[in-house]
Amino acid sequence: MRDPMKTLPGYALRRASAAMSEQLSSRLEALGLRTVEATVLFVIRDNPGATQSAIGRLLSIQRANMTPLAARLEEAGLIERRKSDGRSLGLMLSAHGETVTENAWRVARGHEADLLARVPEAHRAHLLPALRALWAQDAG
Amino acid sequence: MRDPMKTLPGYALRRASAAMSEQLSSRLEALGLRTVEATVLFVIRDNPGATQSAIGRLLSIQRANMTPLAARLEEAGLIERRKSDGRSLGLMLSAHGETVTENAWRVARGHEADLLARVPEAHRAHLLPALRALWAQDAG
DNA sequence: TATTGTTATACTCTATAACTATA
DNA sequence: TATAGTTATAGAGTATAACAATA
Repeated sequence: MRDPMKTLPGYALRRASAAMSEQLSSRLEALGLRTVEATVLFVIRDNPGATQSAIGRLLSIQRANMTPLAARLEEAGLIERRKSDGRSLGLMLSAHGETVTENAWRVARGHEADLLARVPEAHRAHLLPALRALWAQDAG
Repeated sequence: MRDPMKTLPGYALRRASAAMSEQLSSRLEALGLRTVEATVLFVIRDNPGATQSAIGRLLSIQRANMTPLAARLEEAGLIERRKSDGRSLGLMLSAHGETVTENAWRVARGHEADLLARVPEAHRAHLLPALRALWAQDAG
């Protein structure tokens, strides 16, 4: 069977992303986390007190979607939300959240290592800069 | 604000894929096609008479999801479905479908060209082989 | 028994619009 | 006026389970 998609980088991008996302999310499942939740935890860890909006902007998550996400992390006892402003909510990790985040980070690093290991060495160093070039600016 | 995701290829992969997918789908919207529908048309064009299942397997689309997808393409007058087997349905492009597929292919090629143009030349040739290595085998 | 197509269903992810309260 | 958070909702995209018909 002929495969017309074989030579299209855009299609390969979509398939590679789906395959790797699925791998990561299945590994994070053991920690009771979804991928987006883990990335939010990582950002909070590096920016304690950052507001929901600021975190959402960094990760391109809509304000409206940050609300249930942060609420779920709070219910799970992973983060605390404190009024920083009257209208803003600053997020920070709880003690338990720090532990879980540490574990999630280990999972994520392992995932990244496995991902890179799959890429032939000749191409490996080119992957990140190539990918970053694709979403750095507006897509037009 | 510190960005812990900056150096993670897996995250860059997800973001790049989302950005590029959105660009392509917004361009295909003018033809009344979604991205998945366009890829199915491309496969049918290269493999006239291929069954729904075979096409789904090539593109990793579940049988259950091929049904409404193919039905919609037929309703739009883009493809015809003929019994090839008693239980199998062979798909082929209609005359109108060939025209639309040709236009969609032009859109897709333009998208791919723009995508590659965004990647610095030093990395460009490495992108496709690196991506293909990521979904060629099972993700484990 | 295995496969094809189908139906029904559900879950994730993301997007939009409208509201409130604060700045 | 603009921003933060919230609520409700909708649309893709994809996944599973069960069924009838056929190989």
